[in-house]
Amino acid sequence: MQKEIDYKKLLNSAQFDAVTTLEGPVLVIAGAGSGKTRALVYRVARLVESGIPPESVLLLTFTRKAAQEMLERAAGLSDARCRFVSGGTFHSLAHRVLRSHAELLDYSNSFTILDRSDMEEAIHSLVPGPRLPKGIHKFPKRSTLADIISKSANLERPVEDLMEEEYAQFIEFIPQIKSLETGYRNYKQANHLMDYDDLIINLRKLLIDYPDVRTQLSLRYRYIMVDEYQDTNSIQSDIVRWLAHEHRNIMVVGDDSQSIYSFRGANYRNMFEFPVHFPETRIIRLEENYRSTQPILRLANALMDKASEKFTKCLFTNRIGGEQPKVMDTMTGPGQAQFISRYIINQLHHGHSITDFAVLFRSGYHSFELEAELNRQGIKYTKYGGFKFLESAHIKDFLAHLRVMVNKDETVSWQRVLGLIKNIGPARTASIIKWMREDSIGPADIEKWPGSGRNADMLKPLSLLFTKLASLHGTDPEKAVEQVMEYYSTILEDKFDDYPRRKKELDQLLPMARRYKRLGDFIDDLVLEPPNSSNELSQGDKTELLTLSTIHSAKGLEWPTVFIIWATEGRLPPSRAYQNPSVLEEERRLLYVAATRAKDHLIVSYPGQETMPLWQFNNRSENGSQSRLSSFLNSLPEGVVSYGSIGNGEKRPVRSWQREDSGRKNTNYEKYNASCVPLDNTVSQDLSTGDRVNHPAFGAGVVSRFISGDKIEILFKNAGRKLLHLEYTKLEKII
DNA sequence: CATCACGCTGTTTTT
DNA sequence: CAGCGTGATG
Repeated sequence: MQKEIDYKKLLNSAQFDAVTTLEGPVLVIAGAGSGKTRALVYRVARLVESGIPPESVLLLTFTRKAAQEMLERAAGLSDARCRFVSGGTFHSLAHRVLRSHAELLDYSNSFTILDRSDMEEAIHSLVPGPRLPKGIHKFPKRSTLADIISKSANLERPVEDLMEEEYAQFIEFIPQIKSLETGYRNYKQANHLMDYDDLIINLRKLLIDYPDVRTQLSLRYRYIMVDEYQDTNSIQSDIVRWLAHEHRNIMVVGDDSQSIYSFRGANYRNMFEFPVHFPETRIIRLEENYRSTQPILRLANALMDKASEKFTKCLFTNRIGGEQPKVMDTMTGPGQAQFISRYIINQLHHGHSITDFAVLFRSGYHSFELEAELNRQGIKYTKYGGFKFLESAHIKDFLAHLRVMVNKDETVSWQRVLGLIKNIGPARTASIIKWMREDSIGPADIEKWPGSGRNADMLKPLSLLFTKLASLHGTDPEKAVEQVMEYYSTILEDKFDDYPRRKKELDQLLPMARRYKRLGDFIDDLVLEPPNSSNELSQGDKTELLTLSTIHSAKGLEWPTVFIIWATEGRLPPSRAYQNPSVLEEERRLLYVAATRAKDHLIVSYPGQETMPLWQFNNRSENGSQSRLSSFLNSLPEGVVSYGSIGNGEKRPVRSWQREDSGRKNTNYEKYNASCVPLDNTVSQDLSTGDRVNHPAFGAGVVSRFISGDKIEILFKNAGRKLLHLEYTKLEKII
């Protein structure tokens, strides 16, 4: 099985150094497309080949999938035993360790992991009842609260400092939020819950406070590699230091210019600090780029040239020629969608394949218009990012049932499970949970619950639930999923009108569950490695749409042609305004990452006339929006990019329609949501934002915005919500 | 007590 | 669009 590898021949000299320096601390600064993954894969192979037991090698990556793929490659390359190398994320490592040592930290070893939405729910439930004095300002909502608390934990900064800087809107609530933070912490401890942040923090605590755990781990993992080091936060970098404390065989690989996770506390300065902590560090630079043409690299270099802090490196390639990157002003949002899809169609006629293209954008909803246009043109695409599988209500519901089976003290999930039953709301849920706690009676005794206003109508489903759960105690994951499905599908059908779609998604859980022996493991993995939204399963000949943050975890890493949608947006909160230098730095790095994914063609497209969706416009002052792009473009030397624009006189941006017609609030326009598509529906063919339409019953309306790939929102005068599901095929476009 | 209809507000990214 | 609060209804 073992094969001889000629490392010298297969690697360039910098890569060779990285692969063959096995002992001591190594920092690899790997520019975009410089064969970083290749270096890691070969190094794993080399380590195993040189006789080091695979179990004592640890490869920490950004996603577990990434680790598995690398190990698989290494295994194919040389020694099949590479598969036994330990690989995963910081979170999965922390999880593994904490499952056997959590008791040291006054946690049960069978603690429950809270995903982001659980965290929000828990925090929300701790907010004191009456919503605080009805002042002018509103108390932050649960997602913001979670943001603040999580960020404070990740950055290890007191809530008040953080809020003064980044959440200035809410400074008046600092005392309440501080006590909420403490309350949340106590709640987690009391109920044996850990959120994502706790996993990391508690692992560090173990490493620092318990020398025997530290030595044990250090002895176990004698050779450690960390990928995407620029995306670690300072707690994770502490972990790296302590893990390597005994043997100092640690290689970190990253690119400070490619840090895209600062919003969750990632600190690319870890790259600079590594040599400080390990003075004997060997620094290796990978600067030869094997991906892009020279003009694209020139843009990338020029972009980073202006960055305030960086490891100086300069990407170069031996490829000659290539087109200059193009910055395309498409005037309007619809224009942008049309431009991109026409470009693709045009190229398809010239022998390109549909998989040659990728469109990168900043956030989920930027792609909506494009998705609609691609659908109309029959161009197949896969979208990564945006809504998460785990976040959708039906998945959360389902998971909650599984969770209470594993841990019957799990209040958050109980609330969810019980609340799903008819006529059981917050009050009775709380009462039942209290009753279960205090009387510690077997769940089959639900009949004895002394709830107020209880009657057969609620007792019947309750006892059904409890007998089902009791009968499933200790069964295997497959059976559990099957049975919960049987119970939950009635509720599902009742609760959602798009029942079939959600059922189909739930059905995916069954094959997943089969791979596990213990239900708890299945749940942990779902939380630690949430599957992407459903279309991940359907790959094939498709153009890819990606949010930038999914780049590391999405399948493709490079494409012949890359479009970047760099949309303008509405006004940002003060802390996020583009005048803020750190925000600009963040944007700069994002643009760099996006640009360097392109092999041959790079087109940055933006709607120059800033098309804000109507709903956004209505809430904003006139001068709400700023171009994210202009500050970068202005700073580039001559000739690095070329400019183009399309004129599109006919389609007017939403904005001017607003001005002429009503001039301000749209309160006399009611919302009307319609399912757009099917594609052969001629009426929907060429609608775009700003178009006026006519409906026989409701009169004039205007296309407000795209909701998702197949829905548009139309604003009508005098049409109430009840009309939501009305036929809209009678819509006529008014030219 | 639970539920529903309504109106208002605010939106980036994810392990 | 979701998420939130409010007030009426059963």
